[in-house]
Parts: sequence; C-alpha cells; structure tokens
Amino acid sequence: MNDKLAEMAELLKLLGDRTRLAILGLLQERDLCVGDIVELLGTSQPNASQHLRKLKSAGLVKETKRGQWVFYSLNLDDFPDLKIFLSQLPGRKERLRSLSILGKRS
Amino acid sequence: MNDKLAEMAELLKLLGDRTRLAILGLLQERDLCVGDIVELLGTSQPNASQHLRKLKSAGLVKETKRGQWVFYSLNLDDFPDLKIFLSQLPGRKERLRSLSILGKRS
DNA sequence: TTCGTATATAACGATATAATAATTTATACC
DNA sequence: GGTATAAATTATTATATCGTTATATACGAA
Repeated sequence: MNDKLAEMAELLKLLGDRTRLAILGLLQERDLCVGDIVELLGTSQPNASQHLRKLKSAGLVKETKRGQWVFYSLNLDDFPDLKIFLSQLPGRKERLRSLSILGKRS
Repeated sequence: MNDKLAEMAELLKLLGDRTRLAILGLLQERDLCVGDIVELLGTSQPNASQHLRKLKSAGLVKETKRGQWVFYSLNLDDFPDLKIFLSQLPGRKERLRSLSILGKRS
C-alpha cells in the first residue's frame, strides 16, 4: 500500500509517550529485564510490560529469555534515523548509575 | 523543569497524526491557506482548522492574514531536527501539482 | 510437586483524541 | 447596510490510550 504517511504517523505516535521514550533511553545504555525497567521508571510491572509489548510489536525492541528473566534490547536496524534521535534522550546515565548502586546484578 | 522527556513525548505525539503530518508536508512546499489544505487533504474545514491550531500552539507553524484568507507557513527555527525529518515526507509534490492544475491562485 | 519470583495477559475505568455537525466571527464586495 | 466567502469555535460522539487491579503463565529452586 501507499500510505507511508500513516505508517510514519503510527511510529511517531508510538514514540510520543513519556514512558516508552524513557524505556528506549534506558535500553540504549544496556539490555535490561522488565524488573529493572520497572524499578528505574518507578512504574508498575504490568504498565512496563504493556509498553514493552507495543515497542516489540513495532519492531523497535526485541526480547531474549534468560532463565526466568526476559531481557529487552533495542532493535533499531530497520530505523536508522531513530538511532540518532534516541541518542539525544536525556537522563539516561543518571538513572542507570542508581541501578548500579543497588547492585542487583553485577 | 527537568522533564525534557515529557516535552519530547508531547512533540512526538503531536507529529504522530496522519493529518498533521500531511499538513506539515504540504507547507514544506509552500505557504497555504486553510481552504487549500482542506482541498488537498480532502478533509473538512473544521478538522483542518483544529489541526492547524494544534500545530500553531506547539510553535510548528505560524499564520499570516492576507485579506480574508489565513495563510499558514512552517516555523521550524526552534526545531532544527524536524526540518530534516520533514523533508522525508512522501507525496508532497504530487498533490501540490494538482493544486496548480486547479489554478485557484497564480 | 510445591513455592516463590518474573513476566504476561485480561478486564476495567478514566482521560484524551479525532472527526463531524452546527454555529459564530471576520472580511470583502455590492 | 446585506450577502457571500473564509476561517475559527463550540458541542457532541466515537474511539483510542494509559494506568491500575486482578489473574494467569513460565521458570527455577527446594
């Protein structure tokens, strides 16, 4: 079909959410399991999980199961422009440092 | 305030609409009055008008009154990244050609 | 197998959004 | 003034979205 515009709008709408932007920003630093994301964002587990599902449906992230954890990582090969954009997201380093302090996993 | 993330999300949400993306794409070619936009998009006048208001509120477009017409133009000086992005919108040239054929204004 | 942890899914409610229809305001022309 | 055109505003409806609560599934350890 020819509705490239609608397709672009859909992607932008997906990005137009504070929580999802925050998740993408965090994943840019390192892969994270859902629990880490929940803790870093200070949101509920189902909320994070549902946002992750949407990001995955769009192909922006991919999941990898490791034991009982599900790790998510960025999957931006199909979205080269997004890489540049996401690198401008603020506040990533700071929050990830706090994760290290907690030291849940080396 | 520090919620740059929310700010970015809001802008992306604004862009995440097919109609608004189309308007921005059209305005990239030339300034247009509301009636032209209505015709080019094939939508209703109030619909176009309301989307234009949102774009104006965000500072993405500005309006200029000329007689009984209100012309809108892009105002992306505060959004340098958007210029590059918008230049990738599809289907602009084609639809504007059809406007020229109609020849409502030289 | 039973228990605890990690994640996903489902159901629900509140709010937001987009489109339409109806009305109003503003301007030009006679 | 009166009429026609251009655009904005208001009200309404339908749908989408986000977050929560509750429940289900998956996996590992004892």
